[in-house]
Amino acid sequence: MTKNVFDKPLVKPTAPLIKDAGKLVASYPKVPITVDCVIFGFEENELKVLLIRSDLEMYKGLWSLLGDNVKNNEELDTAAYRVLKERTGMNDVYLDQVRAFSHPQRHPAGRVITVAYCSLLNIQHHELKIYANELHWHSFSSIKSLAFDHKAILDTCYKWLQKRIQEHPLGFNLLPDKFSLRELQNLYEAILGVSLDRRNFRKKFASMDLLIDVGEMEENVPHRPGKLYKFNFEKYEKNKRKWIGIDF
Amino acid sequence: MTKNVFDKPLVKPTAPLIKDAGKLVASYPKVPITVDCVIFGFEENELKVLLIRSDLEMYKGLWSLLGDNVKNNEELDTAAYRVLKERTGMNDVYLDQVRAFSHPQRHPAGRVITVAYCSLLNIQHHELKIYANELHWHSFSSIKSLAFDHKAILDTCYKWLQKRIQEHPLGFNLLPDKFSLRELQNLYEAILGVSLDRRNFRKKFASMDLLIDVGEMEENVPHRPGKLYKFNFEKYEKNKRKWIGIDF
DNA sequence: TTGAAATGTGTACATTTTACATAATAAATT
DNA sequence: AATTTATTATGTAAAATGTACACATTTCAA
Repeated sequence: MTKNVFDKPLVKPTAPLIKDAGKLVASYPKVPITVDCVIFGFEENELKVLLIRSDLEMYKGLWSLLGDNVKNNEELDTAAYRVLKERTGMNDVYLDQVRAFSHPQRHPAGRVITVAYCSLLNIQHHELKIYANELHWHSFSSIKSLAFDHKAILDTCYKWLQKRIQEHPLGFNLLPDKFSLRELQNLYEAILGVSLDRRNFRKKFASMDLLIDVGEMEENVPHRPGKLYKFNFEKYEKNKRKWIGIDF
Repeated sequence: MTKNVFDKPLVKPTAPLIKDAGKLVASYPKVPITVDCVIFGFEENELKVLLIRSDLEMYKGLWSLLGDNVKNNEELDTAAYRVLKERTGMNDVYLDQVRAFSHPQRHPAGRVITVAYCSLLNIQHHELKIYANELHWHSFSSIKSLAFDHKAILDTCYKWLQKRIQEHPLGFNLLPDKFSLRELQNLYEAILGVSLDRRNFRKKFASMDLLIDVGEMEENVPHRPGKLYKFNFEKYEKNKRKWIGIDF
């Protein structure tokens, strides 16, 4: 048996119950919390990320993710949503928590813990408003460095998206309401970084039976227009099946 | 076009750069942060969870997850690992961050944000030490309520585990170093809540070619003993392939 | 010695994935 | 008006994978 360094329990079995939880919590170190949103878009067959010029002197010239501190009694989700609304003007945007980043030196001003969110939206959506000229859509692949640890956060969210898009129907949030199968395939190819067989891709989605033919065609394409589809979220939600399949 | 409530950018395009980031961060609300570990074990063909009796008067009689506040300049991962070591005496335990929970009323003493971790360990491991009699392994399915929002955290981690175990080789952390195929199958059946075909299950793992026959047999089983295997983590890490497969 | 309980293995069938080619359509060009 | 270009739309055969299912073997316990 290996020698064990913890020879005593740290919590005494008979410790008295704590009556004043407030006092206990007051003794905890307190940390400024932020949320950072990785806002993805899709345009010209490229995955894009919405970035803002850093407003910190020391990061002059660098871009950073859109974030803000979390207010008193504000949920993390709410904070992330608030950032999104403030920056894009959009409601009903896809948003999901990815993970917390806590390296003690991740913020130059001292300890700040941030929770990363991934957001997907349609760049062409008519409600999208990028007011400030400090905001800009960058092609994901061109982003080499960012302020703070935002490059690491971005990469984590990208991998998260790559995985997630294969198992959940969130890619549609990057497309217009009505889209062609080619647009959908371009999206998957761009995010996964592979090229897919067109016929098999179509067959796959046809077999899922989750696309609604809206009876319209593409317009203003310099070739034969394709049919337009909507994703049937309702049907998807109703039939969501639990996957069993061991594979690694 | 819908009327938009945000008529002005919140960041002025020409806002001067911030020189004193420290001052800025000092203005952020600060929040006590904790980590909570969902520590899973597997015994008698049941998924177990290590819980501690709540030390809060108001939660008297209720159990809670193992957690602690995050120290100054301590990484979240480090804090979670510290909790694990303190409670179990074990090193090299599987641990992964799941997500942050931030409901303003989740802690009775006021706002505390917690980051949930999922940990998997072998209950029979000889270094495992459950000293305090306030600590106890509970069968997952018997847990109906917990202190704080820990039931919700537990359920989130359970779903996370169900999904994760199908795509990554982490289940082995719940078993002894050497295990039989039956033990492995029991583990999957217990966690996924399904029953699997024994022959197909074996064939599946045989085709992965990631189990090493250690040339030993089970002992002290009241029937024909099965072969013992180890998981070939090395080979797995080397051959980790990127999965492409759209399915939802 | 026998019975109980579980191990270990193989095959046929169904389903899914993959690779691949041709005809039709619309727009742009001549 | 005819031709070229780009892309849509579709089907089939082969391979791989998943599923359902049965029997002989081994060890322990009685």
